[in-house]
Amino acid sequence: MKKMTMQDVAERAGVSSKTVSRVINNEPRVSESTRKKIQQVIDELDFQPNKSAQSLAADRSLLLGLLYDNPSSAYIINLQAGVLDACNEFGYGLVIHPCENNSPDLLPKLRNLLASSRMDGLVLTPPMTENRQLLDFLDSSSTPYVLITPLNLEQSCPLVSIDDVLAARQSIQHLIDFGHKRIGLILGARERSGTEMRLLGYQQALGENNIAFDESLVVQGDFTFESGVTAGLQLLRQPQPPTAIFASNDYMAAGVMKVASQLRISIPYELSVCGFDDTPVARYLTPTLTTVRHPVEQLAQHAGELLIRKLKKHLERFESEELHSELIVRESTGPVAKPE
Amino acid sequence: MKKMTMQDVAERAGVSSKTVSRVINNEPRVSESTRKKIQQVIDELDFQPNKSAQSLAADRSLLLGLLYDNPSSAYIINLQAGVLDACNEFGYGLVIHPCENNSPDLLPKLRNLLASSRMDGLVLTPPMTENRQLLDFLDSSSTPYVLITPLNLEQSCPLVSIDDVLAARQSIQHLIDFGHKRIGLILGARERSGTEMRLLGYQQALGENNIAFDESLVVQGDFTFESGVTAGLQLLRQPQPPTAIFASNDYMAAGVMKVASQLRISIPYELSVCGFDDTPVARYLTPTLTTVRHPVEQLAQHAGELLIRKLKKHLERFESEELHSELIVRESTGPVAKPE
DNA sequence: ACCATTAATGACAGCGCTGTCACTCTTCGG
DNA sequence: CCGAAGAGTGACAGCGCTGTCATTAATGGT
Repeated sequence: MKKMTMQDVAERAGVSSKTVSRVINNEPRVSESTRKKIQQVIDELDFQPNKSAQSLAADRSLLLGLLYDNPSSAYIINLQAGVLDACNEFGYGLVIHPCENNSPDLLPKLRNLLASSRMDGLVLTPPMTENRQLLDFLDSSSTPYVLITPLNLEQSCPLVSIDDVLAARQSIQHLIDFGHKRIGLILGARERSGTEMRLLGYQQALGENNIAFDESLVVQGDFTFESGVTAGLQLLRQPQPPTAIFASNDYMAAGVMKVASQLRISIPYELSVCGFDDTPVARYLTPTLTTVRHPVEQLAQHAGELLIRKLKKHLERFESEELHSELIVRESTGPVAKPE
Repeated sequence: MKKMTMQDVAERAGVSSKTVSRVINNEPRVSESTRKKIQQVIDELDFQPNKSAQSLAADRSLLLGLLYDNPSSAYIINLQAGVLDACNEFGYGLVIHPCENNSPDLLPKLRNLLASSRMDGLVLTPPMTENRQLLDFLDSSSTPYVLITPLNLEQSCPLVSIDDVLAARQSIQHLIDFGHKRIGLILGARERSGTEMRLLGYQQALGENNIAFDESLVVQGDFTFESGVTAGLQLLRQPQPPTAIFASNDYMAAGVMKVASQLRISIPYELSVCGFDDTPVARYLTPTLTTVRHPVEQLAQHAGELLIRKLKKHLERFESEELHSELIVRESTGPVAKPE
């Protein structure tokens, strides 16, 4: 476990340390033969370059930062796993940074973090992706970043995204296929792009099936379980309650299920419920929850790779990617009990 | 945002860069007056030392590693938050490392990680804390570490822990207080120290209340929802089923609730269910789940601090700490319906 | 055959900090 | 009043790498 330097490798390979450095960094201008020989010595000795020295000399930290402010721990874990994959692949480290998007000292803290950790680039997730102030700050300090977001806007930076509109539309279609016509929609927090996109998907699905849009079936939530309870009550106590409810995330769907249980409304026989995100809860609820699964880990991995490519300048213009979600049908959705 | 060096600070303070370094590192041998002056300049310029340079020069990475292999994302998030707190306080960075305790290449991978990231110390969580091979490897490579664990054994290294025996005993007592006498116990995975400790707590509580231990009420699980379903079935289909069930974690408790729902056993009227860990699911289930909350974040923070103190040699012998859990009573537990 | 160009490599300085050691200036016991 | 001990500080080298530039060898056009 004694330490080893490039010098050691160089001597054993009969070259200069600079050439070893070239091989390590995949630089051009090294003949195939020397490259091979050096690589062999590296493997033999199991040599790992000293990151601190690399960082210091090259003035780059080899560190990515991951910023998030999200209550769903499962989501974050997937996120981290994805970005970590990308990092490991390219020899980068990952600095995780939970933050509070609305906190007034988000910027100062971030500034501090950047100054001390000197991250080469950042991966941002909602709702930070919509924080203009933050983005402006990053731009002005010319810190590269990529966004992971459902936002479908024209962006001036690389991003990876999923098509939230489509995902919502498919879920609603699934409910319609079961014969539902009065479908409740519980929106997520205002000001979050995902929210309006789900509304859009909802409207599209209705339109495609010639079902009239009824404003009273759309209620506001804020992504919390409690808001799901409130919204569920509001929907189910209407004179003509919906026979199905689509909630913009699983926690709110769980809230609806709670309300249904209290009102002795049986799921899925009297009410179908559909969630969004496929958090672990979805499998633990009774009945199990039909929901939409996002390829979060993949998304995050792509984001990491995109960012690293950007850092290495291997990136033409603003590349972006879009992955697709999948409807996971479980027990909480079914045909309408009595046709109207 | 231009870069700044200790030299800059030194010049402005009229001292040498070495003295600035002394202040930054809280070294002794600096007069109060110069220390104050330098600190003032540091604050003024908002100077942050270059971590890479520090690492390189002092031959320490200023990085802690966090190793975990746990299915509960909420647990991990708390863990990370706690260790991050400690890290931020002392200017350390955190490298997270999800791993698979049973994977054959855990050690090679870790070896690699250590070689490349050069972490100064590690925080280990179950089940890694019980992986002899891994601990031996760390010892042999003299990598400092601390354990976060329910293990109550004599250890030869610093650890922070919670009293699992006590936590289990209190939960069972809570059930007994409601008049329950036949209490089912679903164990966690074998070979996990927490498992036997919960069994111990169970037995203690029974003993204290002069309730005979009935082996048929104890079944094996493995911490998954599915194992909770299986175990629940096993318990509830007995000729004389328990009136209360204590599951060694929330997921298995959720499994029991699922089974109860299928068997049309109403909770808590016909069956009380108690979980362990207070994961978010506990609040989303219907009825909400009585469970035990652990101070995971605090635990992790203490662990981080302990480790950093150890690294700074500010640690006498093997310090350890024990924090306590809290029973969160919700809807899933209640009095026995009909006294026997 | 000759110079211009490009490919392949190495010498060397220096990134920003810390460890070592040397130096000065007090302080204090005898 | 002297020497020893200790407190406070700075000079300087060097951590292990990479950027720059010089150097040499190979290639090709005329």
